This record gives sequence, C-alpha cells and structure tokens, in this order.
Amino acid sequence: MTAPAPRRSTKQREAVREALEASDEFVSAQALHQSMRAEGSTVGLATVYRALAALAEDGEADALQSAGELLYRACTKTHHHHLICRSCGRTVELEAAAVERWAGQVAAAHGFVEPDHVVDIFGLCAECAAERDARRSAG
Amino acid sequence: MTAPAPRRSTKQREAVREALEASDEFVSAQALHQSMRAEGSTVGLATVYRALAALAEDGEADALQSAGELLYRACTKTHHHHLICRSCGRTVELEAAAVERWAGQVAAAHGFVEPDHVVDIFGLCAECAAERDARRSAG
DNA sequence: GTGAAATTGACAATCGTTCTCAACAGCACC
DNA sequence: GGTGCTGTTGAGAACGATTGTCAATTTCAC
Ligand SMILES: [Zn+2]
Ligand SMILES: [Zn+2]
Ligand SMILES: [Zn+2]
Ligand SMILES: [Zn+2]
Repeated sequence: MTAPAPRRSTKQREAVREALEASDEFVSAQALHQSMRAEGSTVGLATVYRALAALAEDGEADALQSAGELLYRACTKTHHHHLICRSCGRTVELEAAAVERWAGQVAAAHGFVEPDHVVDIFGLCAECAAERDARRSAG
Repeated sequence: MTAPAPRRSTKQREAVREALEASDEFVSAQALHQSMRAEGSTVGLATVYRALAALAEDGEADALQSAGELLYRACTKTHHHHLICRSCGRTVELEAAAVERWAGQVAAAHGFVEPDHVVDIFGLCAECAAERDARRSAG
C-alpha cells in the first residue's frame, strides 16, 4: 500500500538523533540546530527539520505544538503523554490507560473511527514556581 | 494585577462574532475572513485576527491548533474538550470530569502548579468514513 | 459636542517551516 | 575498489500564517 519509506543512514541524521537525546526537554528544530552549531556541528537547518520529522515519523521522537511551534523530544517508544513545565520545559512522561480508554469510547460512541488524540498537561514545576514566588515577594 | 483590558464594542468585532457563531465547525482566521468577504463584509484580515484573539481571551470562543494553524469556534462557556472530524471538521463538545480530575491530580503529584491542559480527540466521523470506504471500493 | 484613547485597514515585516536544486554520499552490485 | 542509481544535503529562496506599523477613524465618558 504505502511505500516502505527507504531511509539511508547518514552522519547528519545520527548527529541530530544524538543531539536530541542529549536534551531531556522538548526543543524546537531551530533551538536544536543552534545548540548543534554551538558544539561545532555544520549540519544545515533544513536537515535538522527533515531529521526531526523522520524521527517523529519513525516513532523515535514525540512531537507537540506549543505556542505555534513544533517541539520534539526523544521519548520512550510506548504511547504516552506529557506533563510539561511552561517555564523551563522540564518534562514528565505520563501513562494514562484510563484516558486512552475514555478517548476510544467517546469516539466510538459518536461514530468516529480511527481516533487519535492530543493530551498534554502544562504547568509550572515546583522549582520554577518557587523561583517566581521569590521574585514576586522581593518585588 | 492584570490590567482590566478595556474593550470597545465595534461593528467589526460584532460582525466577526456573528460570523463565527454562524459556523459550527472550527475555522481559521483566514477562512472566516474569506467567508465574511463573500457575504459582502469589508472587515480587514488583521481585524479578524484581532477579534478572534479577543473572543478567545474573553472565553467566548475556543481555540486549538491543528496542522500548524489556529482554529476558532464559538463554544459553550463551560470548560470542555472536543471530538473533531479530521476530514469535514464536524465537532462534538465533550465534558469529562474524570479527565479534569486526572489532569489536576497528575500535575499535583509531580509538584506542578497552575496546571492547564490540552485534550482533543481527532477522528473520521461516520459520514466521512462511509464516503471514504465507498471511494475505496470503487477504486 | 469634545477629546483622549482604542480600533481599524492596508501594507510591510516577521516567524517557523518547506521547497528547490545542484553537489554529494550511501549502498547494492559487480 | 569501481559504478550507478537514488536518497540526502546545504544554502537560499519561497511560502503561509500571523503580527507589527501607522495614519485615519470611531467609540465613549465627560
Ligand atoms: Zn514523550
Ligand atoms: Zn494517549
Ligand atoms: Zn466528517
Ligand atoms: Zn479539561
């Protein structure tokens, strides 16, 4: 049906994969490109975009949209969701079987097929909250 | 704390509100602007963007990101989520107290405060699925 | 009505992302 | 170790969605 998507292994793709794995937060293509440049890599921006899209397609990275831009993160392979700090990007992976079940049931109940879902929680992590409160009371 | 956000009532904003309410699917600013133009309205595109952002901020519209663009829809005022057809945009509003509770608990358990969440289900509605299957078997 | 301040519309500018295309590199086969 | 086919790369242009700019206009409290 769908072409098996041939994929050649290259230095650049590997470099992007490593850079992504080195960060444990969600990062944008632009940010990743910059940090790679800072480490001496000469990989082009377009290649970073392409590599990240490929990783996401192959299930080696999770992607989510926040504030209008696409963010990527190297993640465990099993389906899961995220709890993300708005301020520092710190991420916790979440498993939520109950939510999966709910999503499937709700879709079926309304006659929808091939359901997919977006479930993400954003907040301020303890550290960032403490930091902000300190700044607040200081004025 | 936060400025009370003065807001003057104008023909244009009202026109955008009405156009949005006339559509029961999620629409982009561009699409709404075009359909308003088609009805003879002369409201500018930038104004449509500004009006939609204001409506969302005031809780009179829900916003979500899909395929890189912001979509808006006039919604009930109480907090809820959506089940959306990927093909025709048909939308069902969902209430899910259990999901709200889960999101709050998970955030608290990890020390996150001021939790916010994105929960949307995408799928193919019965009609669109039937249509696609018909086309498929026809070949 | 008057005037301060918000709003508008046309347009330019910006932002993230994708496209284009010639040069290059992985890989299967000899 | 070549050779050739084809996927990949990098630089820059192109793109589409959104936001900024600014003079002209409109709202609204007085
Ligand atoms: Zn993940
Ligand atoms: Zn899930
Ligand atoms: Zn549909
Ligand atoms: Zn909710």
